[in-house]
Amino acid sequence: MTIRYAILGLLSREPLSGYDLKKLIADSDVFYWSGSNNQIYRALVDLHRDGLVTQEVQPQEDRPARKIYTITGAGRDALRAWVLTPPDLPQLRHPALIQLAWGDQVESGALDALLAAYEEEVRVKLLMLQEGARREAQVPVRTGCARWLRDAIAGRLRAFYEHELAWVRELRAELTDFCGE
Amino acid sequence: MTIRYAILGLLSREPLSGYDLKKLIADSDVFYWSGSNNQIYRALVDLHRDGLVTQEVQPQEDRPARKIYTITGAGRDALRAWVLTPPDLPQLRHPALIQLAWGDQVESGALDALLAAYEEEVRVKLLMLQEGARREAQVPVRTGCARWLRDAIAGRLRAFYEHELAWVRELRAELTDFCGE
DNA sequence: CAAATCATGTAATGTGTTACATGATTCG
DNA sequence: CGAATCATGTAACACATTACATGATTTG
Repeated sequence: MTIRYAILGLLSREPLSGYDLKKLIADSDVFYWSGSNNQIYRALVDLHRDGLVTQEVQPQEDRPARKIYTITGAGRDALRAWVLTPPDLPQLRHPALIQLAWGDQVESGALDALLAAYEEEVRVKLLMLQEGARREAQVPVRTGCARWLRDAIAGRLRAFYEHELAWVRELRAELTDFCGE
Repeated sequence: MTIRYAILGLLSREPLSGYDLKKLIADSDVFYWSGSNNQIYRALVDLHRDGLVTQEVQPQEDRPARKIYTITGAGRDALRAWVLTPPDLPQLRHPALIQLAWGDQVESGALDALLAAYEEEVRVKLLMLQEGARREAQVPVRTGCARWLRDAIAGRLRAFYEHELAWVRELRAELTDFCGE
């Protein structure tokens, strides 16, 4: 259900097409959904049906028509009400931790290789995140408050991956001491 | 699909019933699934069909019969193979970050109240986690390696919530400077 | 010339949660 | 005496992902 509010939020900044929303959500890390057509276009139908957005068809030459969605007053009210809803705790889905739980069943060399690959994966992800944040930071924003919030959100995400990287590195450093042959 | 391997892993320690597995998974934070009957019992049917576990019905007086599942050799092989699979990156589903993204649309007093409630929620969660880890630490474990892995996993989870708590607190401290009225 | 971009949407499938159903026993 | 525990399972629904479908244009 939350993806509807994420879309509503994005539309509160500016009117967008389904295609635009799809890209924004698919490329984002905070908006953790896949951003599949199915999800986006169906959510927009729902939002439109509930009167939270209006739809304007914008024909184009040489390209399929765009459907531009604009948030309504009721939409803004719904968004504000949702923002003030007590937030759920973050959910950390961490498959590597589960694999590691049975790590004593494989030889420690293979385990270290696994962790090395994982460390590299996290490192690359962190770089991409920083790159993305740098691009984001260029986008101008209305108020100082909005800018501060944006940076705080990006910062939290970046910190998470930094901590993850530090954790794997320490893990690898200690691995042979505890599971070495 | 991963829940099958989580179950397989739990069965690699000792034979368990579906009910046991359900409790273990539902109470765990690392095994992030809800541990609903549907999921567990269906997964066990699949594992049994694929020959990765065997089933033994254990009748009881006064209580429904238990079905005890035991991992097979093929099951152990499958588990080991999966453990060495390149792990996916962790997925952080953080609704509070999304709500915060539109935080400039509400008054800063309400936003601080929101964050205060969230901070408290995180604090309680962290306490419960530490409590759970203390109980877990009592459970004896075969090898030093297994113990170390268990602590590393619990430590990562605890660190995540500690960082979250620190982050919210700093956020609240800075809130009035940037979004104050 | 193949692949990506633009732009919409549907279908099939997979995954996950809540609620329902049963029924004895034990605990507060 | 109501609620929780033990123990299995099914049904309905919600949520998500991948793949399919169309078709012109642009880029490598």
